[in-house]
Amino acid sequence: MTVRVRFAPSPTGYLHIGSARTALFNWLYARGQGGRFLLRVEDTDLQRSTEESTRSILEGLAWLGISDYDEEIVFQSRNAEEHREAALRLVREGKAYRDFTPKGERTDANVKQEIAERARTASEGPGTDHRANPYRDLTLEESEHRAESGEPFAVRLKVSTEGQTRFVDAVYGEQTRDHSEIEDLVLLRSGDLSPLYNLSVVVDDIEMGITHVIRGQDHLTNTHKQVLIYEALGAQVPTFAHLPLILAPNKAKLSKRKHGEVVSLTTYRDRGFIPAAFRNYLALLGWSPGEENKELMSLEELLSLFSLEGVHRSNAVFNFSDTDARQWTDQKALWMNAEYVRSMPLEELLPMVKSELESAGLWRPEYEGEQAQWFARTVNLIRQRFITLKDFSGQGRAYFADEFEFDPAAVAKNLKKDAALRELLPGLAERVEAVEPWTLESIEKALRDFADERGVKAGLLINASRTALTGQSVGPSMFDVFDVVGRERSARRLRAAAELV
RNA sequence: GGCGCGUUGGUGUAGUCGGCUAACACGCCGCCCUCUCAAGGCGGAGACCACGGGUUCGAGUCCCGUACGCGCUACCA
Repeated sequence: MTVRVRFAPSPTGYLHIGSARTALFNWLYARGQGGRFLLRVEDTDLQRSTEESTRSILEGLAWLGISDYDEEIVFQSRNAEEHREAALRLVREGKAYRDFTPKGERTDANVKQEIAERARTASEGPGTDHRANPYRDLTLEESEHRAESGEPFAVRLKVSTEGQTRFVDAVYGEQTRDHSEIEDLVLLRSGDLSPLYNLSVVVDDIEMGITHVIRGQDHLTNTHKQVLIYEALGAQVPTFAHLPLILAPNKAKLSKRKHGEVVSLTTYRDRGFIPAAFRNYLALLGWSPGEENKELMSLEELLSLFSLEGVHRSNAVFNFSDTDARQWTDQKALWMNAEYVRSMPLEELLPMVKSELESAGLWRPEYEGEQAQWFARTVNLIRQRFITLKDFSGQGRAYFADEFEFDPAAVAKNLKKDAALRELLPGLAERVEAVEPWTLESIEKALRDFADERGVKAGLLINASRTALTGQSVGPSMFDVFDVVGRERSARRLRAAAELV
């Protein structure tokens, strides 16, 4: 049997990293098993669903490298009629019933509280009887009759009084739940008979031939209800695999409202992450390859190593700080990105640097023409200590533009430190102009000779030059910097920097 | 309240059938390298494996209980 999985986001906002991980796991599983990966947009909540959100989710997935859906994207709202039919069929078969109880008022804000309240009072009594509904055993004829006369009704699944549901979760193992714990869940709302979530999901999954439902652990308990629906519909129950949740540092659920942009996938794109790096990081949140405990994995390795057995049962904490800008997101994600930046194949990095420079207005066509070699060498040189793509236009700006900022701390440390530099820098500029041939060795020799002649330490000139040429106090080996910045520009910047001493 | 799920250093994890002086990565500290900062190399601090019982010659690993956390419990998705 071919594996068929789906990622089913509701388009009510941007792509949350937790959802992104769910998508990734589905995709890895499908691709690893030679199965099909499908996408279904769960847009039944018309109030909150937006096309904008759908587009942004698709974009986010594409950025992660997931855009190869094997079939047309399914929009759940278009299947409402089918869902309704399924529920009505269950009524006819006596597996569901019409509930003529007037619809109760309920606001989103206090549901949780209300549930707890109701449960508390109920527990003081004889316990909740989930089968107490007076319409549960109405004859089909009477039910039909009342419906035809226009009386509004909801449709509820008739959950049997005894026994229990059981399924084996690929991650959490065997799950059982007494039927007495499950109420007769509503399938269709009274009034417009619009389908509810649990019904829609099941009918669509059956329709789409889904064999493995891989989703967040928040659905684990409700799965029993869905199993009941599968059984009522006479369909085969798929394999379920629930994923542990991703929590904030205080162990609360990661949410947009409380945690802001760190939870949005697009943030990582916008802040210069390498897709493969973030994908690699995400894969490790709630899953590990086991035994070998490997962390840096190519896509091929990820595909061959990924398994549902390797998924964890405990929630993972996404570790970041909202007060320390350096830790705006999980440090390991940052580290992993830096790792990719400095060690991924240069030819794959170059196009990313190009688009970063483009958006910063620093790109020049020559970088792909006569200066292609220079560009590659420069990127390769500076990437060694960069963390994100943003650094190429930030810290790396001086390599691509003549207008760049001087870091005040660097100026203080390397230029203002010694007044002699006011006169040494122009002198060094002359030597640099005279270097022949223009090689790392002769540049170094020129500088060191000059330092000897003037009786100063080479380090003084080297550090001053670094700030003069790049505006910064840190960077690659200085002779490489001279080489890459070039003879003319170097000399010009050395002279200009004398003014800052 | 009920039901479910979880609990290995700050974080992510490894730890097959019980033998661990508890391993790896990130982060942190120090040393080396050195023109700076990274990277890299070496070393260090940090976990009585939530707690309490039990089974056993022996438990992070098995069983029970407790605590804590999370989830679900809706005519939301």
